[in-house]
Amino acid sequence: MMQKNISMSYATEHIASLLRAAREAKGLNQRELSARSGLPQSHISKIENGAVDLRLSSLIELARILDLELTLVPRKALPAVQAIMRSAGGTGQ
Amino acid sequence: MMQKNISMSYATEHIASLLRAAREAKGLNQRELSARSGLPQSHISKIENGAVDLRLSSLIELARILDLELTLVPRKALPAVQAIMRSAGGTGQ
DNA sequence: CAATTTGATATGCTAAAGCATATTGGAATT
DNA sequence: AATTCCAATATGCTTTAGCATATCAAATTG
Repeated sequence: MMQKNISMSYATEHIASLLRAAREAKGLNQRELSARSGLPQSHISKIENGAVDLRLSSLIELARILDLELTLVPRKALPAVQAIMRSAGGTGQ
Repeated sequence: MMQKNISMSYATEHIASLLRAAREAKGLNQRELSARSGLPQSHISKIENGAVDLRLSSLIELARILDLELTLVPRKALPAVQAIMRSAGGTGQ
């Protein structure tokens, strides 16, 4: 089951919590997200708790449903990008 | 081996090609990236060709080495974010 | 040409994601 | 108290990422 809790990096948990926040912001519960994504509710629970190291396809699929886009941002452009996301509202980063 | 080539989504292949571009922009070959990341060169090749559905931890690790940050951008903020990345240079999106 | 470099592939194996299903515990509602 | 809703968790099973290692083909270079 992946060792309980330890050994999951910050970045991974960060993504996980963003997914949960975005789901809740859309007023969906895990079962509804499950129905739309095809992923079992049990698995969504694990993902949101950072209890699994999910695959890219799963992440992209969840993001798509939650109106999020997965992007790779050059580190030097990161502050500007974060500023935009703060002002443009939406699901805060 | 994951069905040859088909059935890999656009978004996944997009991420894959961004990784390759970022690696080349840094002047690294796959073996060097392998040494830094701990992932086998053979696996990096598969990743860049979209031949595997990689795990989030692998993606984050590669991104970190390539000075990229994985972010979830609200779809409505996406155009502004892309504009920033274009102007801020770096590895174009 | 021979040697080196680089990326793509192949094989065998292990660990873990992911699926399906069921159950549990807590919170809210009636 | 009983029912409903939700997230978390458990079990058993299948699929696949990922590792280690080796090889191959195509460029590139001496």
